[in-house]
Amino acid sequence: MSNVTTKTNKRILVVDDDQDIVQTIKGNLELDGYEVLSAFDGRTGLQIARESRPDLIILDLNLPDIDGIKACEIMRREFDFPIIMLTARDGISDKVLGLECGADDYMVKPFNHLELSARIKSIFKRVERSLVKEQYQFKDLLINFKSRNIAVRGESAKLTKTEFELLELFVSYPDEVLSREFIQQQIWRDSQLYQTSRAVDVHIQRLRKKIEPEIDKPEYIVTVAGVGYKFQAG
Amino acid sequence: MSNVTTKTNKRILVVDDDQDIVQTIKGNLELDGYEVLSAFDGRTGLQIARESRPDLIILDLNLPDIDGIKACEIMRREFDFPIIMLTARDGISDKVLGLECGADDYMVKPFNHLELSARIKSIFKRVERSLVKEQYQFKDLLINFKSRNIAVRGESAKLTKTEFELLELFVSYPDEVLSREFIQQQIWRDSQLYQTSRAVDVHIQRLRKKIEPEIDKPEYIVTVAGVGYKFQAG
DNA sequence: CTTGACTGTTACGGTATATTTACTTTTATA
DNA sequence: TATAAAAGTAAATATACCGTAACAGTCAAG
Repeated sequence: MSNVTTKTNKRILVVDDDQDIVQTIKGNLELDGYEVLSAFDGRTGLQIARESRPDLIILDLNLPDIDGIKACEIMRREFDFPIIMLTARDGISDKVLGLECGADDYMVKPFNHLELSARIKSIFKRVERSLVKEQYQFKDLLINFKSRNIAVRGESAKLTKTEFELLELFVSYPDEVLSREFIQQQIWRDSQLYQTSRAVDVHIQRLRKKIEPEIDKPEYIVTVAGVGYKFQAG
Repeated sequence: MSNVTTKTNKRILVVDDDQDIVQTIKGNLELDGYEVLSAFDGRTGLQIARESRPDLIILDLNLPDIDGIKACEIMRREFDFPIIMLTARDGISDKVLGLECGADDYMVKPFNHLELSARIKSIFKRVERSLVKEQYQFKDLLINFKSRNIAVRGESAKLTKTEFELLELFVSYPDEVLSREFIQQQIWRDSQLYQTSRAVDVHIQRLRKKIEPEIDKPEYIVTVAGVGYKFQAG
């Protein structure tokens, strides 16, 4: 919730033809402590990207001059920074487009700033992790973020997509209690899950079966009754 | 506490079509030392929110132009500040509405200004805590709000949901006597507790068992006979 | 078409937690 | 000191919450 004035030195470029949207995003990101550049069309966006090499780009799918997908592909080829696509909620499947052009993540407009903020944070976390080392260890749990493999006490195990994303999410917030609602938002996006869905619980359960030595006495993912789950890193 | 961006005067935006109510709230809040902005319809409210980025918004559910819920959703999406909804007590379940649009809290009209004041204070406290530090220490009591862990003289203890919320509430009002009625309102909201319920006492009791070294000589949560309980921070 | 891996839903039962009850002890006040 | 009201407390009861198995749907590969 609300204004984090922590100073990070990360630079984010926002490219969207709607000036209001750019203004809003810019304002919020600055409150989050980022330095924000902006452009209202693809050409300018590319130019700024070349010049000032931001740490992340937020890119609208519909731009006046260059197609957003094209722009995304160009940037992907030319540079090496994460891209978040902005798509309008209509006809075309967002997911497909997002994946097609190689974006790291996407948001459907209109979106909640908290969610954008969380996704940016998560991307930076991922980047940071892959820079420092691709393998992380917590107690007897070894996680390789590149190969998406894990090993528990030397025994390697195979996680499904959802299980790995779940683990990744927890690792991003060590020792912090995450509510089911938050988890759902992060992993299932604007959830097409049912209101009463226990999907989170069930997947946690499946993940536990693979990483917990004693399932009825979880070491890593502990449940905090009435609140959510917590990954115990220490 | 000397942050560059720390404003001594928090800004609150009040949006309600009833000018009298706005005037009353405004007057009271100003007495509390807040800077107050106001709008009489949703459109203007949004505009002011965009322009002057208040620290909190108090928003009526029934607005002439935009539906209050819509307005709340828009603000939630676009901005990042806490929202308190104002609802009239009729048909529809307040709680549902409040949760639906993502408000942080809600008040049922007509309300007591003291209560509004308390809720505002509590929200700011929460925000502040999540910004400044996630860990608080009082004497030998260490509280971590993110992990919801506490430690008493190094010994970590596990609190249930209600126990933790209770402690959180007390910490928000250090050295201040809180009546049972107030506590009940804050934690049980529109309490479905019995009239004669001793739930507060019982939970205090259990919390004490976990944090007080000597239970019959409480150091932290002391009872003020005939009035309520007090958290001794010093 | 079948198979198997993966996902999300549902239902049920156990358990942790919440709330009430009933009783005892303390406190305020005369 | 007597007395009523308020608070402490253990135990009983109620409830919410979570773990879990089983099922059905989807999808890709054979």
